[in-house]
Amino acid sequence: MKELAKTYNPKEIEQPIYDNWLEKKYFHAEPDDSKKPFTIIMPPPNITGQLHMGHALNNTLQDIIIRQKRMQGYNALWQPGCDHASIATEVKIIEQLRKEGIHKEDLGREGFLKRAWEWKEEYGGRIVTQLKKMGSSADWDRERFTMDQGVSDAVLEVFVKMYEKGWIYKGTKIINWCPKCQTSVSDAEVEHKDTAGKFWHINYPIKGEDRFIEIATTRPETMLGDTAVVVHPEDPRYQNYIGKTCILPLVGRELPIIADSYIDLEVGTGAMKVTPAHDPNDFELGKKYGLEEICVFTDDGHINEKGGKYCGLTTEEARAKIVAELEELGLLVKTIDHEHAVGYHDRCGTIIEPMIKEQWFVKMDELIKPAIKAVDEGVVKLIPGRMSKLYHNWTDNIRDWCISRQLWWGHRIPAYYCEECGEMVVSKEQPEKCPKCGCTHFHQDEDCLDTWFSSALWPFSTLGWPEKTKDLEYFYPTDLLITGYDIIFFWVIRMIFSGYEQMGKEPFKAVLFTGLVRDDQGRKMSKSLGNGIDPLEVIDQYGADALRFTLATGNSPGNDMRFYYERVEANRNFANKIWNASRFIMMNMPESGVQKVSADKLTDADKWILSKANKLTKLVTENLDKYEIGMAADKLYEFIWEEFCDWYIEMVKPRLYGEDDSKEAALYTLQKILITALKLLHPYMPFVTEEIYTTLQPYVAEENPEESIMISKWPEYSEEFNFEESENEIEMIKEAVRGIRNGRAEMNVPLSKKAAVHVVSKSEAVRAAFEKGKVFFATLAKASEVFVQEDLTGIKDDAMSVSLAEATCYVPLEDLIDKDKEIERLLGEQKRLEGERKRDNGLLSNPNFINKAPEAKINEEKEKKEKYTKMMEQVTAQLEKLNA
RNA sequence: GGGGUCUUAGCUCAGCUGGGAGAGCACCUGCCUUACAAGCAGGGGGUCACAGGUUCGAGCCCUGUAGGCCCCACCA
Repeated sequence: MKELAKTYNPKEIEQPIYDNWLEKKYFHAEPDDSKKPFTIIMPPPNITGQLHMGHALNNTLQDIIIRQKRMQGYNALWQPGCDHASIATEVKIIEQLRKEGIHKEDLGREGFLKRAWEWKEEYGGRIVTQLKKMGSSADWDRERFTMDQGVSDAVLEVFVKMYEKGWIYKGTKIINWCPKCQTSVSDAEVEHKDTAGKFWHINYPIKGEDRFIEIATTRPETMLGDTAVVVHPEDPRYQNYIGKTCILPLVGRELPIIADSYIDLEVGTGAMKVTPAHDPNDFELGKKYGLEEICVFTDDGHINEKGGKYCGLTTEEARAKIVAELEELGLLVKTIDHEHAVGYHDRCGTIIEPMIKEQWFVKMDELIKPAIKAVDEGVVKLIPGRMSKLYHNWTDNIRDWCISRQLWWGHRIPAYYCEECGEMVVSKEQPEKCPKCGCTHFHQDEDCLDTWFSSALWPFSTLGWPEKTKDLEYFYPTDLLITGYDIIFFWVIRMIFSGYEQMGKEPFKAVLFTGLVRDDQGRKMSKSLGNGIDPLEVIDQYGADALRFTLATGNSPGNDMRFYYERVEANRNFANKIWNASRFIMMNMPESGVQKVSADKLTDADKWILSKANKLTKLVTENLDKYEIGMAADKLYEFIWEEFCDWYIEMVKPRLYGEDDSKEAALYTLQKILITALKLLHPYMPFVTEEIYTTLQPYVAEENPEESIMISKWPEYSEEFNFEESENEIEMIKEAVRGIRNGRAEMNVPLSKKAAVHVVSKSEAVRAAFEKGKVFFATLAKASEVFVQEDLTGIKDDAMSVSLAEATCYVPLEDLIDKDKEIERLLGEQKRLEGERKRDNGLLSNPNFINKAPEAKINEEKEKKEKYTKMMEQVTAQLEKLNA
């Protein structure tokens, strides 16, 4: 028969186990009306990506839930795939080309896309291989890509549909422009950061008069595009300026001085220059007053021909030159240090330039409504709940979504322009002929779509939409999404409104947000800092199970966590603990295995641990059903290590050595608890639990016929294994053991020194309990002999004593006892008990407490008081004897 | 400017609907007890940031203060 290796070595077991799961197709799900579906859509990693701790974290959590649901009997689908990551990938390929001395334009669109697909083929699979090392049980047979045929169809379908509805439109507006990437980006992609800058106060001369109007600007170079100056209509300082004209210095253009209440009297000088082409606010003002929009920048961050003599300079050079020249002219009043928010492109860190461009937009006002309602009404539940506030913060201030990008790698916008008359036709395929002039020649729109446009459709596009597939009908809406809170705006919201718009239903019922995994100093892991920890290295060193358990515990949803190797090591030790406990159990297992024994054969210790496991099953299941992954893990850890290994296995040892009537019951209980624990733990530590399960399987096949733990049945709570009385009895004996160990340690009694223990109790039931547990009690308490008795017969006065509520344990340690020390110990105990009684007396004599607290609470306190009183009597009596 | 969040043992964090403060690591003491030294037994250590309030009862609810982190935002 197969045996477990002497030491736990994750490296040797993980790969073959995973290969076997794959081969058996355990991850694969097909619609099956006899089972309930449970679906998780995997956030598609970018094809440019390497596995990092963020992926490791959210994939671990997804795998935990999907494995548990699968074991619970759900038809569990975890739908994987990758994202083409339009801009991120394009940037990488351009970089690669640059090293070869090739420019993107040299290749042309087609050549470039060929390179991009080659890149995808080469690197796109890498992250999937890495996810598999984590143990991820996603249905890889269903792996999708955002640019494969099916998903692309979905994108075209949505675009055309929404265009026809009027919710996608082409318009000329001020948008965010990245001069480095040379594309427009959406509001969500702009990162605002407070940046140290300057406030330049400049005098604009009033036409035909010998006075100036002083404006303040943070961006003097934009003055080349100024077309007005604006002041507040009620500003007393500027009453006699309104309606006049001023001259734009350096340029000479005449600018009207207008009045608008948009102006804040407090800011700057109260007079503002208006540059409609290069500032979103100014743009609005420009529209309101019909001002000319003069764009003075080129797409790559230089001054264009409209900028006169500054043409060709970079914006920075232009700024310096303009400031210098103004100063020379005596028009620069002053320069003040000024911190203000500047927008940066989140991809490349370049300062975003607001520019007026014709772009494609999604109209948001109507689209967002059902998405707001869904979260308000809890149809889509966000975990933790505070994420709803973040969500609303965005939805309440939503603006139209700029979806066109001046990129090549992505879904090309399905708009076609007639070569003859310029008529635009939006359709999934190139039209046959122009509806206006009949011409048959078209060129397609050059832009492609924001990468998030396709991601937004992911929950249904991966299931076959727009086809009416069985998959879609069966698995949609999905059940759960697990993702980082950092993409709530980019992705989560957009999936929700897309789900309602296209499917008429929410895309998922719950979203569990993860936090960031930081380094041990709390810093974000980043390439530039070089502080990133490679999950694969951690796996190599400690195993995937240890890494998974580490990521699943020690934090709560939506909160960041720090990564410590110490924690991984501790969890590797936990796996090792289970490994060795299993080895111990198997060492004692007869070749023929064990059969279920009837309840009357079970000892109280057996019943105690069975009852504990039964309760654990209930609690863990409840936690996982609520996606409380960390809480369930803590309970498992505590149960397996302390209750099972440290207590139960130690209790049971005497019964395994030699022939004992209850040996079979012990073996049955051991394997039963082990199997239960392994199953409950399997979602967290799939590999080690599988290795142990399959090794153990021949012994236990009758009750557990499944050949793999991952397709075995999730344990369920059962009244059959609820043994309240035994639990209480064993807990009492544990308390006695703890008390004796404690006392011995304080007396510095070596373990090798055994002593008799007398258990004295007036209660027949208590005496019976100790009598039954005599053997293991003796072992655990290091007792040479155990006497259970009703009175103090045969016990010397100077024995060490341990008081329980219903019994006292006396340990005559002969010459080893230090009488003074024991007195001191008992005095301490007396003090503690006195404190307890005082507290209970206080509570119980308070009429408000008696009148207002719930009855259960009052009874609880009464019972405690009674217990402490009894203990106090014992301690006092013993002290009297010692002092005599 | 608006909003969120955090402040609990030396460190990192749990603490679910208010009912006697927990874990892991670290530290101290004693053990190579035949599953495990990646271990066993025992121990020390916290006015739960501060100040009020609600309550019979507050780490948890409310208000304010201080400090940290984060998000959003078109004040030139």
